[in-house]
Amino acid sequence: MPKISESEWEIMKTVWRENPLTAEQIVQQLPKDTEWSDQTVRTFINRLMKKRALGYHKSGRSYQYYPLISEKECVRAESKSFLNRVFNGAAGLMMTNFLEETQLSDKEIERLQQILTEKQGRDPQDPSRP
Amino acid sequence: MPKISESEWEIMKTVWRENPLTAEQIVQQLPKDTEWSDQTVRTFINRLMKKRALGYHKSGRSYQYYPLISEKECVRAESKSFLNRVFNGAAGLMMTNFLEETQLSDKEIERLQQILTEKQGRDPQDPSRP
DNA sequence: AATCAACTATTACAAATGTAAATATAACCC
DNA sequence: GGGTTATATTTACATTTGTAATAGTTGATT
Repeated sequence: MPKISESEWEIMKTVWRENPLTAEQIVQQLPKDTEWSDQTVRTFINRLMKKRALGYHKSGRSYQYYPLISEKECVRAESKSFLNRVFNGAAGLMMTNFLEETQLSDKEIERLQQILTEKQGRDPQDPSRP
Repeated sequence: MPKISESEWEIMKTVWRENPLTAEQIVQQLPKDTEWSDQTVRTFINRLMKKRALGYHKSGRSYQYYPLISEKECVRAESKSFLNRVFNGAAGLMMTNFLEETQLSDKEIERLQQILTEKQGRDPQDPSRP
C-alpha cells in the first residue's frame, strides 16, 4: 500500500468519487477552496501514477485517470496509522475521545447506538454469526 | 499549533506520559522496538524545541525536557486533520466506519453506549445543560 | 588548571512533499 | 503535412522528515 500524502489524498478522493476523470476534470472537481495551479495538480497526479495509485487510458489528446487502489484500503491504512500514532493503537480510547469531543446529530447517535447494539454480545471471533 | 511529524509524536508521547525527562531517559522510555540511534532521538528533541513543543531546564550537565504543548491540543489537531483528510470532516461517517472495522470488548462497547446515551437528546448548542 | 567525558548544537545528506516552470509530444485544424 | 495548442513529461527548488556523524561546550576529575 503506497503512502499517500495529504495533497495526494485530495486527488484520490476526487477520483474515487467519480472516475475515470481527465486531469482537467480533476482540477475542476477539487474543492473550490483549493488554490493549486493546474501544473501542481498534474504533478500530484503524476506522483500518484508513479506510486501506482492511479492508472489511465488514453482518450483523444488527454488521459483519463482511474484509481488502482480502493478507497476502503486506503482509509483502513490511514486509520491504522492515525490510531497508532495518536492513540497507541487503542481504538476504544480513540472512540470515546471522539465521541466526547464531537458534536453529533441525534440521527448519527442513533445510528451508532444501533451498530453498537448489533456488535454487542456477539462472538468476537465469529462476527458473521450473531 | 506546530505540526508534529510521525517520529516526533513518539517523543512527545513519551514526554507527556512522564516529565521532565532527560534525553537519555527519553531514549530509554521509547517503545522497545524503536531502532533510532541516540543521536537521532536527540535530533528529534531538538526539532521539537525549535517548534516550541518542548522546553527544558538545565540540570547538572544535561537538560530536562518537558512539554510546552498539551497532549489534548495535539490530539485534537491531529484528529481534525485526519478527519478532514480521510473523511472530509464527516465525524459520524468516520465513527460508523471505525465501529464496523474495529473489534471492541464488551466493556468498551458499554462505555461507548453510555456516552452516547448521555449525549442523546441534549441541546447541541448547550452541552453543559442536560 | 588541564583534561576527560557527557551533553548539546551544528552540519550532512537523501527521500518525500509542496509548488510550479520549462520542455516535449502528439492530436487537431487548415 | 505543418503549425498550433492542449496535454503530458521533465526539471526545479525550497521545506520537511528520517537518519545520523561531527563539532563544540561544560560540568566533573585529578
